[in-house]
Amino acid sequence: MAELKELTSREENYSQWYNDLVVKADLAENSAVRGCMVIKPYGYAIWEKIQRQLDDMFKETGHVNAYFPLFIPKSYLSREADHVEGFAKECAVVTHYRLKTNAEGNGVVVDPAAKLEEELIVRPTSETIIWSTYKNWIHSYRDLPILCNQWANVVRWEMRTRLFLRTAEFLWQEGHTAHATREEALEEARKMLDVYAEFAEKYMAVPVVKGIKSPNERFAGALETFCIEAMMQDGKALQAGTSHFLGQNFAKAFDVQFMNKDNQPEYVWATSWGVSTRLMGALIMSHSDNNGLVLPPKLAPYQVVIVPIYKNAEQLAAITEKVDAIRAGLKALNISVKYDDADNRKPGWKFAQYELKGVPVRLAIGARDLENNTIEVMRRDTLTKETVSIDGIENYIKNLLDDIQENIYQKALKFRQSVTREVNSYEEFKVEIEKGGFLACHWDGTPETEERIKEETKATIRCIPLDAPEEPGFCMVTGKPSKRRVLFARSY
RNA sequence: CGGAGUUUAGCGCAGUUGGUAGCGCGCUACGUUCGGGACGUAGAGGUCGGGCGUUCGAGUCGCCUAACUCCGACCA
Repeated sequence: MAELKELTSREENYSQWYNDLVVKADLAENSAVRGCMVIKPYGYAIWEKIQRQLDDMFKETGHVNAYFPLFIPKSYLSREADHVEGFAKECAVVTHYRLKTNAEGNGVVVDPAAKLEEELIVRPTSETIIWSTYKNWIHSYRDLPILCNQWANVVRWEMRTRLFLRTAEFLWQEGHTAHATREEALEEARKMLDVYAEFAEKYMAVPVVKGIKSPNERFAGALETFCIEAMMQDGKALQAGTSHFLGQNFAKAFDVQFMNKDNQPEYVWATSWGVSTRLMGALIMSHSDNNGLVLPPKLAPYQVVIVPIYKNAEQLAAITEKVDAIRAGLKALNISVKYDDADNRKPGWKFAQYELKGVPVRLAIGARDLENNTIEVMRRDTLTKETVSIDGIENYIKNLLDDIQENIYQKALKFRQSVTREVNSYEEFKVEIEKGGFLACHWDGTPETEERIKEETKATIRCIPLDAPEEPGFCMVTGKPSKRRVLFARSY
């Protein structure tokens, strides 16, 4: 593990840092399948925490879960012109449904006789299959709204993959809603953006900027894409979630109409919104340090780990008795605890291991503590230790967990603020973009200018912040008038 | 898909002019240890990514192929 520290303290290659860290932190590894990942149990436990919390928030906002097919007939995908153009280049295609024994030797080959008449696409997203289904569900304004979410996996055959941030297969949730009016759909898209932002900030402790995507960055088939953008420790931005106002594009493509109160047919208004296992990448890259992960207490698979320090079985028994009482007390306060009394590892090894895993609070208790009725408490975010009395330890830890949650959020927020600045000339922009972070600049609103900036600097408009104040100015590239600043950054 | 690199034990790696396959960590057993990644002794573990070739002989040389990593291109 010394090599990990050496590795992670190198700053010249953050991607390498990141990949090695997550692998060694036992969260995920690359699988033998191109661009896919194996999420190990500890990593999956974090994902389950994310899922559970988001699912609760979806339910609170009136949504229900459903499930739609993995395979999409090729013809469905091509019904909406922009949509197919956006995804066609990254689809996995199923062409056959059977293998047979290789007549010329060992192994199996694709059976040419089993060729599908129409190829099936492994879903890159489910708008098309869902809207072809909604057509049958929607006839009247009384059938609306439909507020469905599905937890699923999707496949996007990216040319270049990056663990957690852009894997060929990833887990996500996708909400697909149908509404009677434009206003209601727009409100839904905005509402879900707020849900995502609240989740990111309150649970992941990752501050995000809520905004609107420029036309260049808009979802294929959407009229408006809302997003939350996070800032990673290496100065690159990460799109952490999106919520799309789809207008009537999919309703028209799949001919989904309803009879309104006046008995007139109308096309349905739609939204879709999603977050993925990329959130785990955001979590890791926002908070981790050279000792490994730092997890926010609200998403840690276990919030507290207790390590006993003992010389023999009698000592362990005495410690365990004391620990059992503490565990019961913590459990009563809904705090999850792991007691690691494994005999085959030394305390020092365990300390290092749980730091790597990002467990928010570590308690160590030994013979010395039994005598003094104390316990050693270490918080992962600051790596500071103190010895406190066992009396009232439960409430002490409850408060400490809240403090850690708040502290890592504030730390991430301060970092983001420190790398966010206003830039007024394109010359200055070219210099500043090399340093990373968000640059708030004036832009003339044209795709051409954005494209030019991207080509010359690799920076894109991350979003037009929703709370950006009106501030008349002039585009830093063309000098044309601009109403407000937009956020530029290099991104993952 | 272009450029570069990698592929040898569970993990990380070495392997020189082609000549019996190595190191560290981990693993197993025993003992001593245990408050920040312990130590000793003895062990187990490999058709060197795959294929074809050159050669008396290939981890090493040649060709082909696959996968992975990084940089591009691409990308909600």
